[in-house]
Amino acid sequence: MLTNSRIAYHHHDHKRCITAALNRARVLCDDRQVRLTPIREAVFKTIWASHRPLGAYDIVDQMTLSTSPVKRILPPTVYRSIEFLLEQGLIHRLSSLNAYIGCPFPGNQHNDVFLICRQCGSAAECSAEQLTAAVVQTASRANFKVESQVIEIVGLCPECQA
Amino acid sequence: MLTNSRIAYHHHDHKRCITAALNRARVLCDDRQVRLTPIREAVFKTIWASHRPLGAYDIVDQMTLSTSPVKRILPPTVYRSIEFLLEQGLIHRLSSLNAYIGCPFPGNQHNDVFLICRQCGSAAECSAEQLTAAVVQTASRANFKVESQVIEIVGLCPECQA
DNA sequence: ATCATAATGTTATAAAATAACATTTTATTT
DNA sequence: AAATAAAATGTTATTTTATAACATTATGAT
Repeated sequence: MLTNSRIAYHHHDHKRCITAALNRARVLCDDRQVRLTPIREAVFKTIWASHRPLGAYDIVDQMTLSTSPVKRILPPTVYRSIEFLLEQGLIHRLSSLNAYIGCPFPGNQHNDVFLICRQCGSAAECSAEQLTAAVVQTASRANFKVESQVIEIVGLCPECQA
Repeated sequence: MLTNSRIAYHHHDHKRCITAALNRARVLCDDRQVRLTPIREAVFKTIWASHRPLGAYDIVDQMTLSTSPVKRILPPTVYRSIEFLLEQGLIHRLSSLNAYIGCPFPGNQHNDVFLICRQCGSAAECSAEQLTAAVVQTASRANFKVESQVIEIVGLCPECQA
């Protein structure tokens, strides 16, 4: 089971998460001959600022703040970058939150399950074949052919249980 | 496994679904001493008009059309009924679609999984303990304590595969 | 250098959801 | 039954989320 849950909820050097994510993104875009432009990269870094999913307008606000002196980044710009990053599988959308989060292992097979802590707001991603198998099996009993899945679990992360 | 998938995707006498749902709702509200007012009932019936999830503004439009002669039902009214019906477990929200669907077995234990057909738009609900067990197990490997789950599967229903 | 394509800037608007307060309806108390 | 409290609905305005449409700029290919 591929997961970043050992990191996401716990104290860690988050700068390393960011640089690692950025490196993966650059390599992946290079391979695919698509352009990780400065704006797209800035949106990506903003989303990766933490392990908490961020709404589109949170991204707009953050980017406007972090841009000197005051260059307003407008919603269409952010949405376009989001669209690109989603297409490339570099980020995910959590539909139960209308929010976006960086993918810790882009390019891999994805059987996405998100574990969202209602206390601290952090979300970890798991790629659990076992769970996907259960989904497919459940669906097959209804003769339903699975194409994609949205699995978002809300509860308490290990830190917030203590 | 409790499911309405044998009905939802297939040709059937949908009037019976509606009256059955309405009867269950009345009994349930009576038991709980909460009021299924005319407006709430109208919203409920509008949602139950088919097995396709309906957006809040679709409900507004439908109700405005079906009200004679032209009595505009406004969004807050609809949202308040939706809130009530959600609280009572009479409908569910599909967050991947921003839409609402009637619950075929309210009052029961709910381990909700929705199977949404991308072709015909119909959605069936399954209450699959097996799948919930897999969710809990996956989460437990991350020491995550599950409180609620959103599982929405998109694919092709049996009818639309043919 | 020229052209086509892609990306971004900009303005406006659509779509989804809720806040705030007025009014009406229903239930409760006297 | 009248008075009161509580719940539900009506109404206006606004917030939040997302996209359409078109202008401009940057990038890559010929």
